[in-house]
Amino acid sequence: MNYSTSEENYLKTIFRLQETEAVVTTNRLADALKTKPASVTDMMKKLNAKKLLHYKPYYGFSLTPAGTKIALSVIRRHRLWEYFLAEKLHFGWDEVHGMAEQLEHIQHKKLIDRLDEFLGRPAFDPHGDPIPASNGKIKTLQKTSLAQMPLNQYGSVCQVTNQSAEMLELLQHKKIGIGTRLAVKKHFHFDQSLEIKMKQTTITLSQELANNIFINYETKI
Amino acid sequence: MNYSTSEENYLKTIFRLQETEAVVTTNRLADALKTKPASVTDMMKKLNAKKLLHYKPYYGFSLTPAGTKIALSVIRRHRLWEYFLAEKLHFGWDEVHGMAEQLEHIQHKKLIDRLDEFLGRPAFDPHGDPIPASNGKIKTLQKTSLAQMPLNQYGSVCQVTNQSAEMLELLQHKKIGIGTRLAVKKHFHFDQSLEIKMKQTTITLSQELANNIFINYETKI
DNA sequence: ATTTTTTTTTAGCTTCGTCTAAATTTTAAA
DNA sequence: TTTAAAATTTAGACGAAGCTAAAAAAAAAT
Repeated sequence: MNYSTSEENYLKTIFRLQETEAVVTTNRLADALKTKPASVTDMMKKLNAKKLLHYKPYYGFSLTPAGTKIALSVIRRHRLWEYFLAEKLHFGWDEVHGMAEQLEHIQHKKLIDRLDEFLGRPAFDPHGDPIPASNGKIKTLQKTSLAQMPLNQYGSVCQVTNQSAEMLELLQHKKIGIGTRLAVKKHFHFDQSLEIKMKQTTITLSQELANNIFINYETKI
Repeated sequence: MNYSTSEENYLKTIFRLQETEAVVTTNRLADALKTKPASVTDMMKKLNAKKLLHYKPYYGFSLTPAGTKIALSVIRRHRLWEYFLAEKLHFGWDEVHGMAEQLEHIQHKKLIDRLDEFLGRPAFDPHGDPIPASNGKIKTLQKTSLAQMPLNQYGSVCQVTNQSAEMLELLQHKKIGIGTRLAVKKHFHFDQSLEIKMKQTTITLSQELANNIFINYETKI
């Protein structure tokens, strides 16, 4: 499957925004892409139809695994070209971004893999950002209990252990389920309770609960 | 000025066809670009409006100096990337063309000049075709008398020496003037006369006449 | 619990590059 | 030289990706 430059740019930007925002919203994305909200809505419908993201009107969107895979491959291309421009053509780290924005849309897996090899399979681009692996797999997908999440890092609930009726009741009341996106905002050392930011609200959870909620998130390691 | 990928492809292809055809025609170009004649006509109107080519409805087209300059810069980019792909990424000469078709449309003069430098300012691409110079100037534009033209090489009449009335009368009768495109098809050794192919017709000229007609053409040296 | 403000979506229009089908012009043939 | 065939252009349409302005929904404020 091949995607247009535009589609790739949307996916890439959503991925980037997802790292620090619970759910990406129309205005936020329009802003990041320097386009208008109406254009974003149009594209969201298209990408949703292609099952590259979850889109509920008025709610926001987040990438599906398929969408994430594409976003990562665009980012891989971008960062490898940046590395090439800086390392081989001696451009400054501040000059490479614009050129890489164009080069990243050349879809030719073999080309990118050969480039990777030629460059010595670098792990980081000139800005220090990690370069995703060749296989398109998310080497950077982390899974930890909510209690161990780094602060301000957004992720999605992927598993709940100890499924007692009492706990499920509590989760239902707090509106937490598989797929819910959230981030830990604060750790209170007094009782190890956590302040959790969700799309609209901020809630507090006990450590006991947090230990049983597992989160998937993409990190830069 | 920046041109779209489409515009660049049309210009590049016209340039290529001009090397071996008197005047590029709609069907021929549609064929080369794998598009339809109607699409070609549309684009010709646009490029004509931008003064990148001469276009007379139903007659065909040829590049203006401005159009030639752009075509050459696209070809420069194409061939430098081909060289890079073959020399640095170890692709076979038969694999590089498709990738270069995409890379060639990245318009960033500094990038291309740095690439050129990085590659050691190569003169020929992996197919043996010459790489146009950085300044966009036509290093490859040759000027010779018609009598000395290589066979089957098309070019345009650019000068006529010895402008006697008799000679001008003859030229007028043969419908040859400044800008006329033609190629030498045969040399008859018996009397050094030449068989000349023009757009519709084939004529014969004496050596005396051919010595006084000068031609500009783009060659691969 | 309304009302106001903000956000998001819809509707309709624009440009670019393409297409098909019909009309026109040029070239070739009878 | 009139007719038939081929090449070219015009007319009208479409899909992508964008825009503006108006409508609708959600969130915030009174």
